[in-house]
Amino acid sequence: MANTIYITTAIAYVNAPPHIGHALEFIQADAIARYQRLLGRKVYFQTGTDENSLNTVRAAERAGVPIERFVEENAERFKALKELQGLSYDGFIRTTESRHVEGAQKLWRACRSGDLYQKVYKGLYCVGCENFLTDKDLVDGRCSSHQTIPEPVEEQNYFFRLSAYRDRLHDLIASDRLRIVPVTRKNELMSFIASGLEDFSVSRSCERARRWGVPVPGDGSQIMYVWFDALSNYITGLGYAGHDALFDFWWVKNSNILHVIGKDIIRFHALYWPAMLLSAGLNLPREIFVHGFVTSGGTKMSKTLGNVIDPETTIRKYGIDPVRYFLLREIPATEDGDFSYERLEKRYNAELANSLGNLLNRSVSMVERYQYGILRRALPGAEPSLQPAATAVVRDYQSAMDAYELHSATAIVWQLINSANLFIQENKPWELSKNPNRQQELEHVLYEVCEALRLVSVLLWPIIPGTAEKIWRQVGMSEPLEEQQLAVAATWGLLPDGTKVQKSEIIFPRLEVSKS
RNA sequence: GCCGGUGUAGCUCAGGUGGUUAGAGCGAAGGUCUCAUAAUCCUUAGGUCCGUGGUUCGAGUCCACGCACCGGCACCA
Repeated sequence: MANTIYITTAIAYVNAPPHIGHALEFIQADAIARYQRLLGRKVYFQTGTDENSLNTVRAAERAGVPIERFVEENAERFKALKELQGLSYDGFIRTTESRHVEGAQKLWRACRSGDLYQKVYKGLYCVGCENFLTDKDLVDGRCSSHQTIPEPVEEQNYFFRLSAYRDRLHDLIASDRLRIVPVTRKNELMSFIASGLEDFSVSRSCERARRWGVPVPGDGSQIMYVWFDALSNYITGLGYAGHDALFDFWWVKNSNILHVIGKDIIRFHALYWPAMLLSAGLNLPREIFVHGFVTSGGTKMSKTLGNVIDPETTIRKYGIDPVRYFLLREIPATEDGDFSYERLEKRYNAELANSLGNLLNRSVSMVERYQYGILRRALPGAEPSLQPAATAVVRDYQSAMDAYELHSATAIVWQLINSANLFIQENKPWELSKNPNRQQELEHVLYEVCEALRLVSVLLWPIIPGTAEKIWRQVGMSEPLEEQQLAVAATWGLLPDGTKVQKSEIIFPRLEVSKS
């Protein structure tokens, strides 16, 4: 398998503040990126903001703020998530940056002659919506949101000849050369392609776009359709405009490109985008990972229902790692999942505080109490051992992670944590400590447990990096955790003989469960 | 309407190619230990495996029909 991987999230719309759904995508992509680094691969992880949409212009107007300042402030809010959510992205692209605008225009010009053509678009235009309406927007011939009768309007736009790429897109996806995860999404795409592909419009009149967006090269009357512009972020962020070394390395010469997206924008990524790249003669992505949505209290989040989960306040209340853990563990990676504080608190207490936190605390405490904090490694192969459990867990963890089954991979780590708790219970170090003749047995038992914790911290680094680091330090490791490679770090018995554990604060204090 | 998926213990879900008493985790109840964050560990749940009919010596596991819920069916981030 290739030793490099370029991972992207969808760029976020800046007309509203970040919600927990953004957090899910960022955190999933981040976990994947960190896992790839753990495997020893070179990773470039990019995210960014989509600022050129008409909806953003309207949101700015509603807020009574100049559009430039509006997008600036919102982009900053998304950038700030890097610290707040513990993200490890390498690049951030804003679609209002000149490197993006120039890149999008370059891509437009690079498209095969004839693939972009002008056509008159006729539609029903709603003045209130400032947009063309489709059948489902209409109720008895009136706009469903304004109750007005839309007027027929004609506008000359550019279209992209998607229809010409039908066979190639079909083969690409059917053969998994462009792999769609999960396979149910692939199947949906296949049946969609089978029903026929129509050309799609890729520009708007300047009036309709409010002159906000990327100008169409060579035609002052048109602004690019936001999707044409937005999709190009994956290459403009690498410096496509100037054919930078970054672009050459991560796009042109890299065969391992992964887009992490939500299920609502599959078509753009799996059909429009590859077709645009084919037209421009550029390399294609390798995989598209499609995640589900976060619901709240069992239903879709909405302001009117008042069930919107704000990631910032949630993270401030519980900490980033409990939130990361919950999103990755509770929500099946490719399906919808429900967010509730009650379930978060349950998992926190049961799995983070009781199982993991207490395991670390009891283990390190015993090493301090019984052996002055010093770990003693017995002869290799000494029994009993946690090694068989650890080996199985590493194997299962890897196969789950490789399949992007983040929730399973996370659950699998807890198998080792539970094994370690049971191991302590069965071997009773507190009894061994009372018998000087059993000193070696005691040393061995505590070594096994701490070694399991070392391994747990490595496996948890992609999931809850801050916590992983704390465990790593407490069992006495001093080298940088983020530089570990799984193939080596998974070897049993790497905690050196004579290691001094570093007992520190409780990593997950129990929560007083709020009754609801 | 068409296409696809799902429906298993209170909750969340596992259950290759059909085979003795249907599993896990959580929650709940009881118990144990004492290193530890009243944590750990052990025992306990008797659930029409959505329904009906069928194939079979035998079906949660295959087939048909039905019911319920979910997703897809283009310019919508």
